Amino acid sequence: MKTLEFRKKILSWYSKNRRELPWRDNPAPYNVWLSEIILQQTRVSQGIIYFNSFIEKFPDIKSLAHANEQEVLKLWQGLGYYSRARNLHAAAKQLSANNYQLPSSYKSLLKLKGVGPYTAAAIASIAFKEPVAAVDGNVMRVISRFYGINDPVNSTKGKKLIDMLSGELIDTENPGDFNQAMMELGATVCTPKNYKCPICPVNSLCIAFSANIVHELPKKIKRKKTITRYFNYLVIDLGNSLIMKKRYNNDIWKNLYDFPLIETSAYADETAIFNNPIWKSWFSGSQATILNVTDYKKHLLTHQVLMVRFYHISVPQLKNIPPEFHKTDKIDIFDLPVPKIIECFLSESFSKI
DNA sequence: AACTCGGGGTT
DNA sequence: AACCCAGAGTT
Repeated sequence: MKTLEFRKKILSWYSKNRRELPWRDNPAPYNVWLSEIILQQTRVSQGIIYFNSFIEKFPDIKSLAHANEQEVLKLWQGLGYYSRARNLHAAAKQLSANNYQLPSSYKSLLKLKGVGPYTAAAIASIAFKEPVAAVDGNVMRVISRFYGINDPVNSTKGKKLIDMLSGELIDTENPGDFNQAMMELGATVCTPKNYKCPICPVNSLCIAFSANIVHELPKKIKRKKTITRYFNYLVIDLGNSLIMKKRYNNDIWKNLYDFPLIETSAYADETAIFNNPIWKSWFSGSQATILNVTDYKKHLLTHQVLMVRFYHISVPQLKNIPPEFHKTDKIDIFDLPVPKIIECFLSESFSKI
């Protein structure tokens, strides 16, 4: 049977080619969970240092649950998709009702915030040996090529088909290693480009390889183009402090901090900003001095292009600071979780001590 | 079913 | 510039 041969070959390949990774030293449930959240839409190479710093600061679920969200976001800073950090923290609090232990079944893991079908399957199989397929982007590509699937892997039909096929393939004796083997194969051999079919352990069984259509698979539905937003930040410098603001809307960077913002839908020159009502509400009647205005810098997100510019303004004093803004001592600004581009600006403009 | 949520690496 | 990454949540 083709299935048995596939399992044997891929598990054998994995035993010889598995990468040494921090969370593989000790696949305790917490370690597996944390690593899987960090690795969502994130490369292993990028996630490793975040995993290590989280394990150091929050060695168990209880310590994570007792942290402030702001501490968790600060440790997550720079990794992106910050809802992962908020949900990780919320899930740790959820688990206080379970003696700070992760549940062991796929079905119960799904109830945790931030844990969807992939992550629940990964934890259940790796930490608890439940035979459920963990289908991530790597696995979708491997299965799509192996079976020559033409349906887009990000369509409902394609996903259902791949779920079914990977569910048939999974090794029920060692589901954790099988799932990791599939992902490892996709990450290191069956890659999007520069795939290494000649060294693939299952190339003799692969439909795409035999039909010479590896380069055509997997098929995907393209996403729509990104929009461009113009962020004109007001870095209001009171000498020993800056004005900062916690982002609270359902927008990018929720619960991270930035500066008072004049957002425009198109390029805005300095005159336009000086005449903006937001600018006037901050500075009319005060002795504002413009220290520096940066050029617009392009900051790329998945669905947005941000053009970001910083107006560094010195003001001796301000009255009537609206309550949503925080006067933050300069010695404390590096304790706040901030988006990458804000961190870059702060590092360039202010010393860390 | 489509859209939104970051940042970084590769091609 | 386009695509991808050990995807999940919302609309």
